[in-house]
Amino acid sequence: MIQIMSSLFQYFKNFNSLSKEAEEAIAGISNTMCIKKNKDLQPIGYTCKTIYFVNKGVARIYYHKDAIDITEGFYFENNIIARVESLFTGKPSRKAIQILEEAEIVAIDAIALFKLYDKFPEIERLFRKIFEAGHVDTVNRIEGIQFHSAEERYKALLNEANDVLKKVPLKYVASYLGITQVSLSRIRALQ
Amino acid sequence: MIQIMSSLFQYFKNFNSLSKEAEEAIAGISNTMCIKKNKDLQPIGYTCKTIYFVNKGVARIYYHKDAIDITEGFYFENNIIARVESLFTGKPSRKAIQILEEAEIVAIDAIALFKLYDKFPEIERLFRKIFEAGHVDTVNRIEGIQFHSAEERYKALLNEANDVLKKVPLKYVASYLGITQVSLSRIRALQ
DNA sequence: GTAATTATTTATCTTATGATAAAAGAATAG
DNA sequence: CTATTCTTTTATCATAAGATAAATAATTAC
Repeated sequence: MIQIMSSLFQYFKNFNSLSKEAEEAIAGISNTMCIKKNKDLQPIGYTCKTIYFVNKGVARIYYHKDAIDITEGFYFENNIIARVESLFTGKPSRKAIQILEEAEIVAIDAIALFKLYDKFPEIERLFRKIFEAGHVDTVNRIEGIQFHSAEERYKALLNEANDVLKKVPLKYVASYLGITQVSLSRIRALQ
Repeated sequence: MIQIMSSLFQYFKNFNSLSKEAEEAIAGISNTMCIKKNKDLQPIGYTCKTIYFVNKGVARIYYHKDAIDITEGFYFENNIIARVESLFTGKPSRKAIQILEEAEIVAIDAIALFKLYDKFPEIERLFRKIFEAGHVDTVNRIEGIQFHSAEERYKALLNEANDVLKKVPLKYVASYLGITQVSLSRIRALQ
């Protein structure tokens, strides 16, 4: 527990350093957990009220479109996961978070966190910056999806996250890339 | 000037109400301007240091990929424009902001704004919420790009922003939809 | 108002990806 | 260890969108 939390605080330092009191306040609204492979951390249909930190393991966000499973994104060690389209709007999420490889997680109560923002502007700033970085990633991803062929996207993913492709079922990678599994298999056969 | 600023403050109220002092502080770092059609408000290659509010008119963010002009997004009356991938990282932007229809704009000095965050947590909160909303839009857009056909995307755009297609050259719409202009023309011929 | 430029459509041909089915390979349960 | 289930690949055919070229239409400049 203590070790996981200190990884989280270390991660925070990349964005905004916190006072001891602020760290303690966050610790007070956080739980650590170990989750087994293939478990859903959060199911579809509920409003996102938790922000997760992946200390160890792999997770993905997915949803269903016409009964087909689609991976929105993969999340690895030392990253925050949240379904922002629900967290920031208060609307139920059509997306779920699933653990793909046994994971060590910190769950931060988002409702309690938002209350801490009033008392600790430094915490509000921290999460503003964390989500700004996520926002930038999302904007950059649009470019990738919109103007590269499936093959280019696959190669780019290989480059930036070779590990992904070793740890994660290819059917999930295919929908992440916006193609069918059959297409991905065809592309892989070319290499 | 006064009228434009009050539209801006009205827009702010959708996210977070400000004290009179906070409004005055923002007014102190803002300029209003009228920009002619086809002018670049911000050129490619410079770091984004201004946040714009479109009071009247239409703008787009665009960039070049392999010497082809690509529209990242359209921005209409009563909206904020910023190249977040530069604003939040401090890196030069590969994107430009262009006015497509004579526009009345408020330009907010972003560097000065970020300094105001220390004195006015309410301003930090306001812009956190504004950009959170932008973040949600971006996440939702990925879904649209990734899992709908060009025809579906075109129809969706017709639905949500019919005006766009009346005011904006179709070549810009095509790249926004992620297709060539010839494809867009073909799709339009089907309707 | 005419010429020049720019935007849009139409046509043809090519290609990447989808849909479907089936085979091969890997993981899991008992 | 074997049977069952799940994942990945291979094959075939259909189709949406790209590339290129040329024709038409609309804007803009003079």
